[in-house]
Amino acid sequence: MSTLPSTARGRRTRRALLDAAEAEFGESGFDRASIVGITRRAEVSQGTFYTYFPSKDAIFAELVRALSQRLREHLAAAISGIDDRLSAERAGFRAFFEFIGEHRDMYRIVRNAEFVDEALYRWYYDTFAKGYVEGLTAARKDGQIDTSHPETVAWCLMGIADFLGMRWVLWGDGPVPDEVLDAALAFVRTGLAPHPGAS
Amino acid sequence: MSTLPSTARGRRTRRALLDAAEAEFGESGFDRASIVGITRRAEVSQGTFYTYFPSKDAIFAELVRALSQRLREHLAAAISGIDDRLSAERAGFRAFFEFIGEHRDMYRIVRNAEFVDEALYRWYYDTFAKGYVEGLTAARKDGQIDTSHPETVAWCLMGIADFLGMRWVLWGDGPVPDEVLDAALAFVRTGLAPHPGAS
Amino acid sequence: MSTLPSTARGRRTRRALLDAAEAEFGESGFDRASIVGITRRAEVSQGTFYTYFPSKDAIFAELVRALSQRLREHLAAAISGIDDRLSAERAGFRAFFEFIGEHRDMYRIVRNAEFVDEALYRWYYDTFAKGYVEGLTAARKDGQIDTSHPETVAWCLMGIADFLGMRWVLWGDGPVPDEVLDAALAFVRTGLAPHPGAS
Amino acid sequence: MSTLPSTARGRRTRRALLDAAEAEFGESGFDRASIVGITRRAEVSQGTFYTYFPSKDAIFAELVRALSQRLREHLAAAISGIDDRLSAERAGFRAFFEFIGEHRDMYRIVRNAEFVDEALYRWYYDTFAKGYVEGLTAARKDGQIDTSHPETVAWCLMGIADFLGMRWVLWGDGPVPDEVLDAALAFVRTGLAPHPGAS
DNA sequence: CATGAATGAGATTTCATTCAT
DNA sequence: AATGAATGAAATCTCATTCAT
Repeated sequence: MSTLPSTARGRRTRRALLDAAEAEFGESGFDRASIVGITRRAEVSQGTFYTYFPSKDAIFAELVRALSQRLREHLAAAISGIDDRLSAERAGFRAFFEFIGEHRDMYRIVRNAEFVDEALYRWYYDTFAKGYVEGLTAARKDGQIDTSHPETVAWCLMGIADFLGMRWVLWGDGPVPDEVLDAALAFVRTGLAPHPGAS
Repeated sequence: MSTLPSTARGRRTRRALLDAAEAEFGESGFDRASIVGITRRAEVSQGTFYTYFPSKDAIFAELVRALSQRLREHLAAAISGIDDRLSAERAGFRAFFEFIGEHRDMYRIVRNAEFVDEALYRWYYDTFAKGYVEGLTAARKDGQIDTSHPETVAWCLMGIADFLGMRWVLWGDGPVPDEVLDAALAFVRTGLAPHPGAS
Repeated sequence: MSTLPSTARGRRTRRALLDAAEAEFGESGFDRASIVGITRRAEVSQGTFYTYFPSKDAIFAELVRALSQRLREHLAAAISGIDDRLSAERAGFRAFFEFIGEHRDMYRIVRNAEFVDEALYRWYYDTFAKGYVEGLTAARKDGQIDTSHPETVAWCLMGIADFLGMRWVLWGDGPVPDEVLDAALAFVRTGLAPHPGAS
Repeated sequence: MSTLPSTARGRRTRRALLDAAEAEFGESGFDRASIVGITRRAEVSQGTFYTYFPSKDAIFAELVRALSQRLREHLAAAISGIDDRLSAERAGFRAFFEFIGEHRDMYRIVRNAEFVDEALYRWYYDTFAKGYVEGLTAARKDGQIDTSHPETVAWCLMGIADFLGMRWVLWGDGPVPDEVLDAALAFVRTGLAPHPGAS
């Protein structure tokens, strides 16, 4: 990804630009965001941008990849050591809501990628799904969960997290209410069908 | 929205613009779509656009509202007369995939609304959710389904449909494979937990 | 100027357009005024405009000529029968302020003509000056006034009227205060030099 | 106004734009003047304009303020050291005609301000009038001139200068003829009334 | 006589990117 | 490394005018 800076000053500038870009893209979306806006936030001159990134697309792509990786690390850390799949789901959901609460811009940034760089957009979800499928497949082998098609379930779960996050994290103002998290996990565990002893 | 045409010719032109806009927005997203692009598709001159719509935003908003209504009508028709909630879900999912298969642009248009007119964007999902919640609440009264918080479940189901639609309708090239639909409905019915007799 | 209407309805429409144009040009200036604006005010459709006037320039020119003529008639009436030149000046100034108080748009319309149709603009002032010079020359012959170059004096007097009108009629909100009119006429009568018995 | 350039090259470009704008506005009036026209005259690209001025309005306003100041300085220099008020008037008129002869565009620019920025337009004349009134009031205290309302007289004199300038400088092709200047000053000195010994 | 639709030229403005210093 | 100046393409929108009905 473009020239990597060799001095400490350079590294600082580069980081400042990335942070500024996260804010700018998140606030305005890719197309309405401007390089001037980013450099103004980063408090450097317009020309400096091109010392570190070859184009607007490039910094955007780097941002999406970085966010994706940080999210996946955050989730991995949150569920590491949990053996029970349903507990892992609960922990994962919580961690996801936490992460996007701190990176509210993420929604807009990722969603914008659809028109900026479709391959990147798919990569983001595919990568995420792949990890998810692995976890589910392992749990199925253990007999912990039951599904004929783990990939489908992975996308279902991603959709759930995405929409709940949008509705209660992005549009709400605090953390996701407990009753929502509980109802969601009950749904994930036992679906809609009435069960004796379902929460 | 804006002046409605009084002659048949005018109505034809206005419709042509709306159709062109659906395609243009779907392909390029709101910001990259251009009025020139829309009028070129509609085979009218640039200025004609402004005879019918006061701005790019306005035609976009009208489009979202119209698509929202058509989708809801389509779904209502698909599940009307079905008493069993789970059968209704199946029919609803199918109809949803069908609709977006025919209006692939819709996805992208709605997702993009976030940056164009956030109120509209929320309205779209809120309106949809409201109808969903009603259906679920009724089913819960009948004892057909079990959940402590129908609103949460409505958003979960919307997320599922949305993500499956993205993955298999938008990115795929045919209808949603049966195994996906079956796995999804199994998940909706009984969740992840292993059940004797789950499909 | 363009087609003169033969029916009563036509004459009404034409007049409505002229009145609308006076208001529109006065409010917005020639370039910012629009045909749509004029036709909207006149409550006719856009196309109708061109039944009566061949162009925006044409209606503007007609307006300037009409206003010019009405102003000159108004002034002629005001001073007719007055033999004393200084009394005539007083009456003329009063009548001028009165007229522009009722046609406040006149300033902007005439001043705009400079860039729309310079010949028209000059014609307006030249025509006015010509009449003025005649009056002054006659008075000089009678020994009523004293000047070596009546044309210069005519332009001086026009400048005075114009600037006082702008300052006290256009920017003020009532009629020109008496003290202003008095001071102006004293100035016209005896200039700046101190005279025994000057008001 | 807006960003001031920090390099010599930038200062040159900014000045070129201002000069070009003076010519363009003077020739075509504010509304017909175009940014393209200005940049073409200044021999820079269209986009460069916006490096220095945020809008057409802004450069216009700056121009009017600068011209106003230059004119006032020019006049102040011309009458400085002259004690006799009537001699000062003569010198002032001369200097005024001289100035506008060199900045013929100025007239048209200021007159046009009425439609662009009325506050600016009034500010221009009010500022000018204020200085004039001070001079006249001082002369009245000295018994040099006689008027009951110096403000009125100031506006009369401004009107005279303006109209003579329009007629003989703007529409003429050389300097104001002596006979005109003489007749005007005679009028300013003794008005219309016949006086023994009036020139 | 009147209308509504259509046109296309032109205006302002924004912005990613390049370049000389 | 950093900067400010310059570029030019493209986008939205306005509007006088023409035309078919």
